[in-house]
Amino acid sequence: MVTIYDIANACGCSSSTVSKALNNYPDVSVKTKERILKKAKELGFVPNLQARALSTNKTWNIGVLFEDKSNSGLTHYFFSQVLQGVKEQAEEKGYDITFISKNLGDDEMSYLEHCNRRKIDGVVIACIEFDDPQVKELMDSDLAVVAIDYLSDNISSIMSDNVKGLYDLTKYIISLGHRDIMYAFGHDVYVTEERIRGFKKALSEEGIPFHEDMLVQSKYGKKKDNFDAVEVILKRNSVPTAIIFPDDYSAIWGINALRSHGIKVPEDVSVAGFDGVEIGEMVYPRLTTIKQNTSRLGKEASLKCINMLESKTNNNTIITVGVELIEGGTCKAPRSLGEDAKLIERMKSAKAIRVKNEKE
Amino acid sequence: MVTIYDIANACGCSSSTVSKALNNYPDVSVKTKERILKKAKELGFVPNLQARALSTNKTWNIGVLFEDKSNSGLTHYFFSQVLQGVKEQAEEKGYDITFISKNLGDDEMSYLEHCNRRKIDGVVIACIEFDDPQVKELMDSDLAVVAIDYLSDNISSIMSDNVKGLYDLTKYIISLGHRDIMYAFGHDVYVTEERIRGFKKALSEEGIPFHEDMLVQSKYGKKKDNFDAVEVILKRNSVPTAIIFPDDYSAIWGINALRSHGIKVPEDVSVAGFDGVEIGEMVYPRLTTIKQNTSRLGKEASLKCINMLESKTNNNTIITVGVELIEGGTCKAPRSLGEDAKLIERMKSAKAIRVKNEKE
DNA sequence: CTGAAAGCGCTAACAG
DNA sequence: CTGTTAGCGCTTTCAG
Repeated sequence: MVTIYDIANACGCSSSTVSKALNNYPDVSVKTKERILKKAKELGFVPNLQARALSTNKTWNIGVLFEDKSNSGLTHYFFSQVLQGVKEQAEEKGYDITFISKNLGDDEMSYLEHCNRRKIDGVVIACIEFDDPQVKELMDSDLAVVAIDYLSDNISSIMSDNVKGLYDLTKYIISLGHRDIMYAFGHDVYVTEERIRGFKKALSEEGIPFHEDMLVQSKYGKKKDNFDAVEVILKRNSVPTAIIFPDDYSAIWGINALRSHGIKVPEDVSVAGFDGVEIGEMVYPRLTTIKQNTSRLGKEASLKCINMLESKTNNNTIITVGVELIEGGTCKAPRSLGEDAKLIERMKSAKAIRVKNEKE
Repeated sequence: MVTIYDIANACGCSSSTVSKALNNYPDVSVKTKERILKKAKELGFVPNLQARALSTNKTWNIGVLFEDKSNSGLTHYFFSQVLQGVKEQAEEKGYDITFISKNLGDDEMSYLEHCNRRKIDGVVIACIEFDDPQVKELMDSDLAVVAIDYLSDNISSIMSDNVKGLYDLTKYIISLGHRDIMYAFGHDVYVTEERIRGFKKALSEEGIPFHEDMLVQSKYGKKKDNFDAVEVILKRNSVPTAIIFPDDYSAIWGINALRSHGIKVPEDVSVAGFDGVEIGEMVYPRLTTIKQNTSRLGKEASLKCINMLESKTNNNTIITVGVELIEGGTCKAPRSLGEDAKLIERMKSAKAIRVKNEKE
């Protein structure tokens, strides 16, 4: 491996001059600088970042914490798009990305310790387990921390406009004529609170009284949870005319669950999702949803993090990224009262078929 | 920041003894070792990996190259699953993952130089641009390189059983009664060659003569490409009874394209995908496809890479990961000759509608 | 068993 | 403008 000493020898100058030339310091004559640069190229010199980091205390590395309980973080379409945004922006600024995990080398350790060992410059967090004490520890540290969709002291946050998202969506559904709307909300996290706020706001503006049983929990993306949620919804006295799911995957699983009950979407029940990922475009009819600007969320987070650690901006900034209503084909005018009888009929026969299948 | 010197001072011993104690060297008395370990914990000592790497030349870092032209690598479901596998396995072994890119710090550079700067221990490549000279340079280097779905000298490869995948799928479709089958193949890469081999093998075994026009190109996952491919297919004299797409996304876009032509799946045309990603389960009817063991591909690659760089195994290993046929609902017996007339009728009226819409 | 000393490759005062 | 020197934090001989 060729070092700056090799270059210094070859050029007949000192290693510090080489270092200066390589790092574009002003106090090197143009001539020697050129000579050094040329020689460096000739010898195939590659700077050693470990060594540089040891003296500068900067690693050009930003950590990324994308962890959920199911450990499916990366395969979740929303996260993977955000990650892609983080990566692109970081690379453009010359930073590398390192995933933060709980083990490194032979030992287990906390997220923070992982960062400290690697001397990570800053961290972007986009995980739904924000109350994990380890995540808190990270946020309380003096690293440059940026969270996506979460607010806390001493960190910066990139927020998708969740309140507006559910507000717009609910308003839209109401505008189609619905009044019996259910919201199957997701995990108990900040984002969920925000969305419920948007939901209630829209209802109240339209003079529709809010009842607790307009809400049911349906965890993100899990097939079973969504099927269960639909079971709960169908146990009510009457079938709602519209259901909003916590994300697009859930919505599509939900549509499948409804279908298995003999319920047609959107004829019998309107359905909407949240996220605006590609899959919503691929189903027929196209899913009505709120599109989040995932790539932008990632890029903003990355940029903010880098700006913070280069101390070009203050901490504690909150950046909101807009959302957009996608009018697909899964929300239509509500079914008329007269159609209820037929619906109940279809549900019964669907049930009969299910029972029969189970017996076999 | 607390260093081994601080510990040494606090314990009244030398830094080298501390180092030895911390690294489980045998030549330290149990007593001093305990004392040192206790003190280290007490002081909140965190080893500095940069410093360690500088002397040991090992960074506990494996690089990951997941780049395609569209830069959508991470958001592609297949890749994101593979990546998740790589990550999980690496973390279990105590390694971190770093994405390899073409810039770092303020400069642009080759993939290899990126690795050298970071002193990356090994690399996992899963990108479809294998003939990029930079990728070649990386594979020719003396890093521990493992490629997924690509063969080359001096590297190890983890192969999904693509030949068998398309072979099994084609056999299955033939067993349903089809003889007029088209394969919309993907990018011009090794994987595609393999799949075409499997396709031909199945045909020949069943005594179905192969013609070049049974093949049409349809790049992975792009909406437009799949729609175009369908246009090409429909320009043939007769509509085939079955179409195999290069991946599940393509298949679903393809189904949409067919539908826009008034063609029903599977009644008029059977369709199959490849990959076995979640979305295939979410559409109705469920997509018939070949499921690749994506997570396993990632894990094997990661493990192999680590074993290589810890020189526990030889280079040049090829590991094949099996695939599985998923019998969904998009492949049925071929339509009867009598139905062709109706099909042509429907296609005509669909075309009329499309033309009308375009005019508006 | 323990410690002194050299070195990994680079940067950054400081003096010339 | 250039070079000397002293680190950055840790590992690793080698001598005691």
